[in-house]
Amino acid sequence: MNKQIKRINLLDQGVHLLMTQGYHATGVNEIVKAVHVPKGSFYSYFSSKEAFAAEAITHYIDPFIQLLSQHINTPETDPLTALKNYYAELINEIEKNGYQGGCLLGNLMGEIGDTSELCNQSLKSAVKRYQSLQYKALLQAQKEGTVRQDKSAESMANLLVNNWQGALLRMKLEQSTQPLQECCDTLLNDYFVV
Amino acid sequence: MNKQIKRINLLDQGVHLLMTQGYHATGVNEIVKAVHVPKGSFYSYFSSKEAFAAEAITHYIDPFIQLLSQHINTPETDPLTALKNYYAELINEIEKNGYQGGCLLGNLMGEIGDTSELCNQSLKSAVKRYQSLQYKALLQAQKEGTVRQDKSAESMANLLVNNWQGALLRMKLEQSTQPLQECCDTLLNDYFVV
DNA sequence: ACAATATAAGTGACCAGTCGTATATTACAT
DNA sequence: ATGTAATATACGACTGGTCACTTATATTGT
Repeated sequence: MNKQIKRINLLDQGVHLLMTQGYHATGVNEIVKAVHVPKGSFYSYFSSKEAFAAEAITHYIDPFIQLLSQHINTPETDPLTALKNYYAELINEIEKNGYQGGCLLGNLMGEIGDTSELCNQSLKSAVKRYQSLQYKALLQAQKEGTVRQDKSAESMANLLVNNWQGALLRMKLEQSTQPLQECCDTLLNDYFVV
Repeated sequence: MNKQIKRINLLDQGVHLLMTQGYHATGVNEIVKAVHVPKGSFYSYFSSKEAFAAEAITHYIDPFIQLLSQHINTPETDPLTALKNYYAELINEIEKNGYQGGCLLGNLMGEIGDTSELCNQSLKSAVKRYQSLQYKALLQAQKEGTVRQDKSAESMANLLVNNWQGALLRMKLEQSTQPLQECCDTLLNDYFVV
């Protein structure tokens, strides 16, 4: 169905624009123009800009969860290595795309995380799904003995997720992936092991 | 001089509005109305909204640097304890004010950190000043033996600053200081010692 | 011929920034 | 000390433009 394709195109472009410009700096006009969809149609796909953003958040995080799951489910790779490989791939991707935008989740948390109820819900759910996936990987790694067992997997997952968000902000500021490299190196190669 | 007072009032109110609403959601009209300054006068104090935001960033971080310096320079307190006390005071303050806004630096880094050259400069300088103060405290703590010496103070300072930023985003989302508590506890009472 | 959908022009509100006028301050002459 | 002219500052109405969203009309499908 053409309609479903256009809807996905709107979300794809919307994610990109929201990530690079933020919520309030991105107009509905800008989004529909980028996808060659008439202005009026936007409101047949989404009830409001806010509802659109809430959907864009889910649309954004899904591929990350999928990619991370793939790494974790690779049979010959242990969970800790899977996490390392996943983040290495992210950094590689970010460098290829020129450090644009950072993370939609982090950016929108900061901009509208406590002012839009709709987006707050969506962000909370996205962060929870993403964090718990890494929690499970760390828990499994603990069982296999590749990750230290004297700290809870829960707190390590939070440390990883939060530090990554902070590092992304630093990356945006410095236009360098060095903070991201340091984040992974400090935690996955150092703090979490032995 | 009355003019200087109004200028500071504009920055005070501007910091509050920028922090709770973000850059693009805060209008110049809103700022001048809050301080009872005529619209036209705003541009005699600041050359543009962007230049105002760049100054607001410095105006925002200064008190934090001052407070942290006070804790560090308390004679009977060692640097690690000073950091713990400082963050405990921040968390206390945040709880008292109802989790509003989070951190202006983090929020603006995410929203306009790579789109406004002026604010980028201001943010970089603010983060550097703030990070290096904590770096110095950690370095001193290493010399005194209260903080582990097998990791660089530089990387620990980054871990602390970045993780705190990530935790503030989580706080905004969950409307709870629990992420902040966990951040301090994990790093200052656990990872950084012994 | 009719109902459902697609569309683009239109709506009031608000945006950052400007500008001509009103007011205040200073400088000077008496 | 006082009146007046010249200059600087304060100010809010105004500008062109954009905002999210609506609605009347055109197009499509049956």
